[in-house]
Amino acid sequence: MGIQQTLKAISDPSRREILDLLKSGEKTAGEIGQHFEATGATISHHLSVLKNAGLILDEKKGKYIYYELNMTVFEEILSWITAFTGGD
Amino acid sequence: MGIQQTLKAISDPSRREILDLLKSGEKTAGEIGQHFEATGATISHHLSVLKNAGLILDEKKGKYIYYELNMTVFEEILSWITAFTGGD
DNA sequence: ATAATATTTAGATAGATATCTAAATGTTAT
DNA sequence: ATAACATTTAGATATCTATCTAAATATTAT
Repeated sequence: MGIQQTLKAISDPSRREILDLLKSGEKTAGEIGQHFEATGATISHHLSVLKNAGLILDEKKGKYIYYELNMTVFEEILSWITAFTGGD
Repeated sequence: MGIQQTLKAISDPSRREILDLLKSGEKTAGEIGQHFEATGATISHHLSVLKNAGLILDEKKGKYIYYELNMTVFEEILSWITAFTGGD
């Protein structure tokens, strides 16, 4: 993980859209894919990048894999930025 | 500008290092370049990306061009993140 | 067991980008 | 006006990455 991986991950618009989708709660890879025109393989790749960056967590439930936001890593970005803004 | 350009800009480690350098105050392109092994052309490219993203401002003073942080754009990133974290 | 479904992995390709060298632009000093 | 200095721009190249198709893995249902 680390800030580099995190910022690379959120620098792609499709991945940010995935994160936005997950705001409303956990979703399967398939449900996420339905919101895009890209193939399942492409979505899977993006999910993998987000997961390696620690931005999302996955949980296997039978046939499905559920993805959800991992808030803790957002804190890391937050602290990188507040180092500039001073937190106000 | 826009969040896309901003996040792309800060996803490169050299550019983040430039931003870190500018925390301590405005610096010329040459002064910034001295902190890196890269050529002046490369630094100039990074400065251009940061400038187009609105993260830095430039001011020409005679022979030199001074660069400084533009705090206002950091606020935009901040608000993107707090949309997830809820601001606490 | 076999078929159907969900998701990932492998391998290929096209487009993006970080970097370089060389040349161009603009400013100051001689 | 010419030389020296500061920075950018142009063009080339190598690496990175988003995307695709096809194949593999894993689970559930028949």
